[in-house]
Amino acid sequence: MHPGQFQITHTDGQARRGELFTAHGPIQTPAFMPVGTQASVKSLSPHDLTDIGAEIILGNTYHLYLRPGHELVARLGGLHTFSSWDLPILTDSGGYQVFSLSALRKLTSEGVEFRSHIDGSKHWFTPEKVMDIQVKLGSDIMMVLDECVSYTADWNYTRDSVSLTTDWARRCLQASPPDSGSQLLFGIVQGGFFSDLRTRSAEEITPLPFSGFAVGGLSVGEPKEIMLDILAHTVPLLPGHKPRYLMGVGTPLDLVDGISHGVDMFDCVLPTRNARNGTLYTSQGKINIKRQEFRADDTALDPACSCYTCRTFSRAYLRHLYTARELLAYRLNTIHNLAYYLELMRRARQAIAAGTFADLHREIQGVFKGAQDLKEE
RNA sequence: GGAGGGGUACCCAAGUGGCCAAAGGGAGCAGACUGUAAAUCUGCCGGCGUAAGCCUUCGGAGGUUCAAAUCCUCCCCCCUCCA
Repeated sequence: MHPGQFQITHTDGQARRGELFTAHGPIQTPAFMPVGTQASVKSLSPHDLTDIGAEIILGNTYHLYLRPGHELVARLGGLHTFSSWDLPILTDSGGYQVFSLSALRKLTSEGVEFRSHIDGSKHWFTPEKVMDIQVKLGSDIMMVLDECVSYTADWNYTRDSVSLTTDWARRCLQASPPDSGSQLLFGIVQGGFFSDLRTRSAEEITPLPFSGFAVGGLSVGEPKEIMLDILAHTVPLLPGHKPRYLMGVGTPLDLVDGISHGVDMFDCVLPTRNARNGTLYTSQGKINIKRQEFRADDTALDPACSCYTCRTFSRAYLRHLYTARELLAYRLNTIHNLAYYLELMRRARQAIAAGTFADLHREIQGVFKGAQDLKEE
């Protein structure tokens, strides 16, 4: 099995269950990839991650370039050795920072000039540079440099942005051809919130020899229905035999929705960030562990969960740790939220293999959508 | 006994005639977070009321004033120094 090979073993409707091979081993799909921007999934050790069954994590090109520097990481043996993580790593290109740090950058057709969020110094990112950085980091899956456009971008702006992203995708391929090493390179379809531009972007990106294709630019503040509409429109435009990656999404329900449309890979900061902010995902829905109601609750966080946190501690203790700002709170909460996400993916894979994915989809809709509707009424 | 400083909302603390139901913090309560500038941010936080508004609060009691947390008198309590 060579890196880049993708085998789909089962399908259930549009949902697929598969396996993607990388230089650091296989990834079972559908997969959720915890985000470890700065070569660390915040508050967790690699052991914590393997313990809950993480098979791949993310790193970020922009952040690691700035600190500690890709040259240094390369000298120290690459990202895997540097961070003692032996399993696959996907590095995002910095395309998201074009969006999230829009106040600190200038975009030209040639590339992006960032003013460092750390010290204000100027840094020039081109597709070629971003490839060079990711090659030196040694990630298993590299992402092309793209422009993640905001929800407010109009058609004309988004049209030009699609052209830019396509041009950059070609340049990334040129800088790092598919057969040049064991690192995979994924293309990214953009097109904002205009179906015709999504189509155009897919038509331009998907013929290129990438190992997989991502849908970018979603969950940037748009209403959920719009996100789902664009997703439903875009995923079928991606080649069926290659992995499909929905970038930056999402909630547990988003993941299941995505899988139902044929998405294979997801990443999102939500489970880790929310864990640090007290919002925890359980089989009974989303709970805020800070709430008064858990003050004396001696039950497990989620009785249906078998993670270390749920096996060992009570809600009352977790609330206490959070309230007292104890560092352990961040780790225990993060372990749980990621365990929940990874278990959800495991169940999705099993359900697809068993042909019962629709049941799981309905169950998750009931847990999260139901709770949301109740709250809104 | 003498000299000085101080008592403000659950806590700390600003305010020294009207713009004060009273700055800031903290605590408390609730919410947000989607390819991480995030262990961050937002809202509420005397009582009643949906609101306009009304009522009760700045140690206590009196007083001055159109108006007092703020000025005056007396009293109570706390802290520091001196004897």
